[in-house]
Amino acid sequence: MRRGLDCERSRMSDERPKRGRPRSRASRDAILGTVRRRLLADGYQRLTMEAVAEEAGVSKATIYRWWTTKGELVLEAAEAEISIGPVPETGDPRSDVEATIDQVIDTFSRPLASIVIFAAITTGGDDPVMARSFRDRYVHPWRASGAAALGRALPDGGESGVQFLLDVIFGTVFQRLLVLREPNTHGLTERLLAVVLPAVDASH
Amino acid sequence: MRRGLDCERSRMSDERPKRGRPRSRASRDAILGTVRRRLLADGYQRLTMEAVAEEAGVSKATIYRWWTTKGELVLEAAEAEISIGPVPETGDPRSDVEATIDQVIDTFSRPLASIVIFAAITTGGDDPVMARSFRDRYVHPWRASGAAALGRALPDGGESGVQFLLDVIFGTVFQRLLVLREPNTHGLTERLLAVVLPAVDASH
DNA sequence: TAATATAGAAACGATGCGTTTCGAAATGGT
DNA sequence: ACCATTTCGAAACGCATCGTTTCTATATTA
Repeated sequence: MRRGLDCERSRMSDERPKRGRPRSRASRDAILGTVRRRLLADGYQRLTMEAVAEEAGVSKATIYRWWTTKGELVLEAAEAEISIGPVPETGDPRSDVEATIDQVIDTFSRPLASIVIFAAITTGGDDPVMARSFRDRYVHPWRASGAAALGRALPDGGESGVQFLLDVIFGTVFQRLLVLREPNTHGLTERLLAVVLPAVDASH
Repeated sequence: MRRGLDCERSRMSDERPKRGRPRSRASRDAILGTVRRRLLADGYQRLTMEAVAEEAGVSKATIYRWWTTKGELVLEAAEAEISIGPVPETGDPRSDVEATIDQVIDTFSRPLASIVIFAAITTGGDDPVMARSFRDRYVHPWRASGAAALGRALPDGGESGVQFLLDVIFGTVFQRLLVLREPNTHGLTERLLAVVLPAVDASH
């Protein structure tokens, strides 16, 4: 039976309650550190809450006290490694598009981030909260910023054309780095730039 | 303990043993039909062997007798809906590239095929046999054929450039139809053609 | 008829889930 | 100092599913 009017706030950054035993930062760090280790060693699917609790020297109840699902837990564990989001406007539209592409390539090249993002994208139906959280925090801001950059680089691209090009960028990088697990060689950025901005770069 | 020198062949198309009770086609059809129904209703992850056995009126032992993993089972259940593979050479390179693209779009637009393919691609580390089987049966022939078509359409494309363009096609369609689950609108084929064959179509 | 192979029923131990209960520890308010 | 509050760790719960095993019955061919 649910407690209902228990304390509902749970994120670390929230305000602390005025009284009572404070949250153990040692336990939190042990949990997130264990999650990172196990993710890198075994991957997302083989990560179990039981194993995290045991290796971190913590009880399962403590984990579920602060993270209600495995998805929340791993998203927070990888937070610092995910650098997908808005890109600044520099004045050079081509550079902005390049930065948009490089954000995805850089993040997808980090082992921990790639494991977590792959899980967030591919467990869509099974953990909708994780998928939505990932989209809202990272993908949507990236798309908005990238759409603006592409709009500046391709003034007559059209809105649906810009959305399509964002799918080309994200889908191609996802395919090469996360599905095929190919290293980032052969100038992926340059090739993608040439594909999405065909006529802009006539400098060679 | 494993039996070892038991009969190892298991696919329906293999030769039947000379003596003994023949395999029940009714059970096979009931199993595969149930798998298709449950996949469409609940998805791949929520499909359990126990539920299939119960709904098909069959014992679990019978299922595991013929399919050793869930991946094998669903790949066979969706076999008829997956039409990714070689495309014929028509003499018009642009048409061949278009056919290469349309194969992926058509297959990914079918509900059952899209569920199974999404599972095969995204459970890579957890069911390596399923992933490898899908790649060997469908993806590799498609890539070989598509690379040839792209090579004819882009004589100076270069091998790595052709592989990159195959990743653009597959990754973009995967992103739009399987990850974002957007319907196939806005002329996906035409847009992809324009992106991978920029200068060929100067007919407008 | 004998040998062979499949089918179904039922149970096994193992694993992980999410939850609950309990007692101990650590803080702030009074 | 004492109490209310909150977290922590340990342990156990019922549940689901896994892959396997055992047993008996059935179907087919040599």
